[in-house]
Amino acid sequence: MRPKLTDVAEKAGCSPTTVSRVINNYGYISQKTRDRVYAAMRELNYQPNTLARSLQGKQTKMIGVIMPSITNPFFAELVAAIEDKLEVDGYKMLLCDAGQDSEKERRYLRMLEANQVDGIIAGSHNLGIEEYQRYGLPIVSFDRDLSDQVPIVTSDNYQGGCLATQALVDAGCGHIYFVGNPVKTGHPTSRRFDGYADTVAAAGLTVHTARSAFYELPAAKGRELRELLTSGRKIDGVFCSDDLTAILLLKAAKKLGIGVPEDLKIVGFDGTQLVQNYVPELATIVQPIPDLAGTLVKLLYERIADPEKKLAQNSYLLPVKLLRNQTV
Amino acid sequence: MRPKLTDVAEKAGCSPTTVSRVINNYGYISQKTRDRVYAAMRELNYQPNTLARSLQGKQTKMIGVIMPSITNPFFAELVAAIEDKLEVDGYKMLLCDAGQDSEKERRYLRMLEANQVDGIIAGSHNLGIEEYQRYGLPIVSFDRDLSDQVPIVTSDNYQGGCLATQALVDAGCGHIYFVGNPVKTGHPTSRRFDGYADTVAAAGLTVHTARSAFYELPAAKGRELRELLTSGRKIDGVFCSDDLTAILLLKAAKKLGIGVPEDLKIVGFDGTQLVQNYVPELATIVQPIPDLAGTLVKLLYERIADPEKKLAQNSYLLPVKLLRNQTV
DNA sequence: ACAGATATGTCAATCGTTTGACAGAAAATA
DNA sequence: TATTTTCTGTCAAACGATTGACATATCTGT
Repeated sequence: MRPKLTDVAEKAGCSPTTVSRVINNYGYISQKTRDRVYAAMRELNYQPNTLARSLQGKQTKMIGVIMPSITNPFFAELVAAIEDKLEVDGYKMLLCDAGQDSEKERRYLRMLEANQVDGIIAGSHNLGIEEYQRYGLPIVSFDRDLSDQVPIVTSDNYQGGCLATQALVDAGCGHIYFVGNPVKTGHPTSRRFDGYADTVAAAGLTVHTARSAFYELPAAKGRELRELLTSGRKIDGVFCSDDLTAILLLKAAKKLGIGVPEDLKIVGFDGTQLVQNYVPELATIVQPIPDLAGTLVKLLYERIADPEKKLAQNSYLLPVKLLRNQTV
Repeated sequence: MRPKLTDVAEKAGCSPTTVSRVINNYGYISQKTRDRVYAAMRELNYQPNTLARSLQGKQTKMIGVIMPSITNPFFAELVAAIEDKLEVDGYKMLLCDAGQDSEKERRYLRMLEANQVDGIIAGSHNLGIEEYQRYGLPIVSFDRDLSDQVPIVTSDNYQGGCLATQALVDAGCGHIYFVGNPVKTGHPTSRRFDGYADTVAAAGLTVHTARSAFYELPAAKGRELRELLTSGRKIDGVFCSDDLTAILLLKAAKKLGIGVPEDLKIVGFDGTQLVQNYVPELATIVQPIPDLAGTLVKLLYERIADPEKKLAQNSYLLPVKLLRNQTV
């Protein structure tokens, strides 16, 4: 049997109330009693039952983190960074991989509510705004506008699009393509395209896009990219909306004997440690993953501390960096 | 205010007991009442408070998953697979990234106990066996012997080592190196080396190793590998104990103008989807991630259902597959 | 010696649910 | 009609903690 508070009290020779007071630092407690109680706790290897504490009104110290697929290195690193911050503050992470499945996301949302989590970090977006508003929980969102009441944290995708494209322009490209996810307008990541489009226009060049589905199989995507390169169109620069696509493009070019960067320059987006370490030649836009995680967590804490408090800002745009490498 | 059981009772015009009976399918309930209760629940958007239920004696339906760094694609895919299985059965996953930090792992272990998780899947191993035994929780282990009482699930690392090395031998290599983690004997992954060593010996060749730390920085590791290749030693085949190392080696060889597979053949280990998709030329040993996850989860369920039951097997060794590609 | 601060204890309510004991009513069966 | 079986309700105790009210005892310092 797991020891309980009364067992500790008995062992320490005091009342349950006193033990609770020690644990919660409440009321007057002499150092001597405090020591005796701690000794008893250690001896019995006592852990307060968090269920009981939370039921009584305390926080659960649990945060629900809803993300699409952590098998994507970017989300894996983001989740790892979030976990790291939360753990330091004694929070636990219920990880919810919602994938592309809105039913699953809905189930998870209900589940998180039933489990009385203190807050939610939402990075997966298969559901409408209303669904998120229904639950009166502190929420912060990554990469998506949910509502005025929900702060949103994103990288400065527009800036990233500009930086990437400008790098291609500066490198002398005259036929710059945008290759990436077919994003709905309004979605923050579509700002990458906007940055691209504006920069291309400012340079007096034309917009060319070859959009491919984010969740498409990589093999099919690779084939598509090879077709693009062999289509006879003039292409000397490509801004890919994510690094994984950029890697596929790089491979396609190599296979076709197209020199990178001589004949074709490439810039990706995301800049995970994984890609930086294992595809170090790829020029890319680096999202500030630790800062993103830090901001998400910090804002969530604020919401938890005071859910009613009006937000100073609704939107937090974090600067990105161009990592100039051999592919540009 | 969140609705509670009594609110549902009131709305449905029946007693709390009846509502509870409906929820728990307990005792006699007419279909009519059942329908009325469900209607009331839906109308109020009622979710039973899992804290209260669990406190009362029900399971928490929470599983602690302790892993080292999910930024490693292998663990990311393993965790994703585990999460997927658990969610189907209504379990939630508390993800604990213990990294290389034994203090953190200890904190997590205590925390999981305090949170009354139903069981633990342990894949991170910074702590001694005793620490795991102290907590009377159902545990299954990935890739490590904890004790007779804890079932262990692993890929057949020995078989993998053999397959990989044999592939190199068959391809005509005469100077085959083992490059990888400096693993302590006894650890399941050291069986990869054993398989390598036995196969090399059987072919009448000599064992050569160049071990490098798993958690070493990739840049340093890459440098080491380049040194290895330029050291003047005769090397025509390398079995890397993980794919990431294999990728670094591949890059080192390319940079040095060493032809792969003409001059140097390489086989890796892990075979994640990510690597298969984005480094498709790499020959590797594929760990059966979905099966590993399935087995871990299934065994954990059995332990939860009956913690006392003697284990049919203590160790589950899952077969691996050689993925023959251009690097061999 | 006495006020006030400090320390500890007892008791009971509370959090939201489950579940057993028991009673009584309605419905089904004999 | 009598007897089961089925349905629903009331009541209360539990789960393991927190916390407020209140009483009492032991220290301070003056």
